[in-house]
Amino acid sequence: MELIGDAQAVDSYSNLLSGVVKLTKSLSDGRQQIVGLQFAPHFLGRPFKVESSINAEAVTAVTLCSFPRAAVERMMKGSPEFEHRLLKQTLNELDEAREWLVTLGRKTASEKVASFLLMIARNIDSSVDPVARSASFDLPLTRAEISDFLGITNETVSRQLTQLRADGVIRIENTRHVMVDSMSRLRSMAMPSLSQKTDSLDRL
Amino acid sequence: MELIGDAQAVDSYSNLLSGVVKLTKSLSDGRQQIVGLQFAPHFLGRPFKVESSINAEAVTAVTLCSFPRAAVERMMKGSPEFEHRLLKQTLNELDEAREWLVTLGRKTASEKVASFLLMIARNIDSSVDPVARSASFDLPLTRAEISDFLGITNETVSRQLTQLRADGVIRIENTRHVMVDSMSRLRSMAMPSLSQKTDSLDRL
DNA sequence: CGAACTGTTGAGCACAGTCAACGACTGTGG
DNA sequence: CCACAGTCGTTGACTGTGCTCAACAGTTCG
Repeated sequence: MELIGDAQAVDSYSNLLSGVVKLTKSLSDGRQQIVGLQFAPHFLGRPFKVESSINAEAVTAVTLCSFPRAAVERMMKGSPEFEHRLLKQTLNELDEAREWLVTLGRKTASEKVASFLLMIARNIDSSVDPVARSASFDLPLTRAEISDFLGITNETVSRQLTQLRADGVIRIENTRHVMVDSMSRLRSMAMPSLSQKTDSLDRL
Repeated sequence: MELIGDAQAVDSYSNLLSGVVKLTKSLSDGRQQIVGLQFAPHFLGRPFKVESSINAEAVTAVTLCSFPRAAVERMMKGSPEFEHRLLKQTLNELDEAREWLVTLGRKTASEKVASFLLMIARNIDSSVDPVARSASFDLPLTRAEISDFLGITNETVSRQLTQLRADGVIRIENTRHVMVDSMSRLRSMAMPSLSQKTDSLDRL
């Protein structure tokens, strides 16, 4: 929650060394949507564009390593290797964004919350990446932030978490620490198993 | 609607020379979400990844210029210029995806439909890019596809279009051709004016 | 202590989903 | 040629998920 770095962070570029940053967009009437969550280590900044209309905000304690905009853009011109890595990261972010488009557009509230917990577990507790049976982690976001991430209200988030607790899928301590007792159940709740059609591209 | 190219289009890379392609993701129970619409000219293909779990499908007549995967990846290694342009395109796609995250997560059905019409007008009728008073174009998508794009049902899409017609904002001919009589009204319906907070990054 | 913030829970309602019927059009085969 | 099935779009009636409004408990901080 504490602030590190300064406001020039937008105009410059930074490496996120530790902590979690949220990217948000807002409508004028106050409705807000989190459009990206970045976990360390991650590169922050949007090359080739002045006006992004995206707000970046730290959600946990954060350490940054910032560079002036000009320096980074010079570096990008000189080093194809740097641009290559930036491209890879951007492609990954695009994949993640598209995954969330499915979640926001087509999943129910309980599926959204389950998907969110899985995503957090994957990124925070990096040890249990594979097909673990259980997991344990601290939520980096408040209920209100989770609701802005999932496109629902904080009341609905709270109710769905209560439901997961009642079903014995998770336990919660201090409203922030989550213990997943049954990852498999959580997974089956999150995704009615994403599938790709086999007959894709018939028309291409 | 007709099919051009073939199934190897996924494994290879292509330039989309004309027409419109949709990128979709599906859940196993049939729910589907369009995660991207690409208008010509556009580069198709996902470098550095085997498994994308995204389906690409033509929604109009399409002409492609395809290259074998290996050739393009060799080219990318050799030419920083090529990779540079690919990075720019990817960043733009990421911006669009994030814009749609707000639409899917936080807008009402009527706002979604209005936003969709504006987006199509911007991409199809490329002449009236700026602040035009009216516009006219053919929808590249069916009602069902629009609903998969907006994360709502086709019935709701149909009702919202009827409503826009009743309000005198648009006229429709043959279910496909849309004439926007009042772009300003359409704009005000689409976005309770996107705004960025001024105090962003206080915590960064 | 009171104020502010976060999280939980309840009661009622509304927006969008579901289910169903129908018209217009298209292509198919008897 | 026409009957038929299939797709697409529209509209109506009803329902349910998730939103709104509200009260309340637990913490933190001045």
